[in-house]
Amino acid sequence: MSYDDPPSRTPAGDAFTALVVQVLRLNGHLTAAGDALARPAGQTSARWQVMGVVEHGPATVAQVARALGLARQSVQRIADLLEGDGLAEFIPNPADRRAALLQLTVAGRAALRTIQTAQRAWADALGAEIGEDALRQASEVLARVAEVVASRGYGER
Amino acid sequence: MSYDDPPSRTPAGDAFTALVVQVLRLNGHLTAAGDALARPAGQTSARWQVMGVVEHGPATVAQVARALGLARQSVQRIADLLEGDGLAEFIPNPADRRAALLQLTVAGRAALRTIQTAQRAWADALGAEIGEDALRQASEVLARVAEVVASRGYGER
DNA sequence: CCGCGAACGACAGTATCCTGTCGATCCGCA
DNA sequence: TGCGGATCGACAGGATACTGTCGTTCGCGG
Repeated sequence: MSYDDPPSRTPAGDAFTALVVQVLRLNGHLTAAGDALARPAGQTSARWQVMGVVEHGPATVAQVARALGLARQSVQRIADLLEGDGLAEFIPNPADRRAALLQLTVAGRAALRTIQTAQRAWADALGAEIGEDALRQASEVLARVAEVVASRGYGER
Repeated sequence: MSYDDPPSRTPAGDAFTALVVQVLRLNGHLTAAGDALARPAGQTSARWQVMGVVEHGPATVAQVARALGLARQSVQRIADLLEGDGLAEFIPNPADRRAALLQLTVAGRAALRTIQTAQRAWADALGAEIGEDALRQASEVLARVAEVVASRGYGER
């Protein structure tokens, strides 16, 4: 028996692993593309995502983090930067004295619109190239994977 | 016309955007799961990936970076850490004096085997839950998306 | 055979995300 | 009414990844 023969997986396990690899690689490309989309507005992918969440109404940092699937602290950092740049502001939250509500300013809305316009052209073009059906089916599979990974995680964590 | 009505996308553009969101969110979950998988061996997701590339033969840092779709410097950093931990070593490259070849040590192979064993059980279980066909189809779509995004990127970059 | 562009590693700087911990606040239940 | 668990923001620290620049080496074409 050779020293380095890898443990063999089932076909389904192989397929799962292959999908994981694809997701990890695609993440890099998508983040780069998102940064390029947001750059004309002087923003980044992360800031754009946070702005997108509070576009249709203020929310607390913790709520935004849950919506994006990120840690609270990551969003907090972005939110503070947005506030510093005058793109968003914190307003008192009557329902919770600790958690101020993050809200876009006029400048923030303008920046977001600039990004969204560019994103629309990009998404429409690439979406048409891949095909709506395939995209929706893949999306649905990824959602199931995310659910399973999140719920079962690894082993009995 | 309202101030904040978002630019509307085509259905395919919407589907594409939805897939992008799924990929970004899933990336976080998968990285976390990968770290959990690698932790018993005292490693991380990034180190494991680098070790996996050089498992079946030495390669230069630049080659590993290309294989993983990462920047050279990111891999270089991991490779240096692996060398520092005695899990990998650089050997002279007769074909290129600049680019040493990265190679696993015996300890590195042992660590990698530990991780692979855990990964196999994880991938088999989750793979069975999702279904091989769905996984392969989604994987194929993601590969096409990666190709299109990489080739066309954003606009005429 | 030589020179110049391409590829590589080294170094410095930046952005993003995570974990852990702490004190303040909130909320459900006794 | 009050107590204890849960949630929230603040702060500190660590891991990953990218860009840009520089000097070295490689290799192809004149």
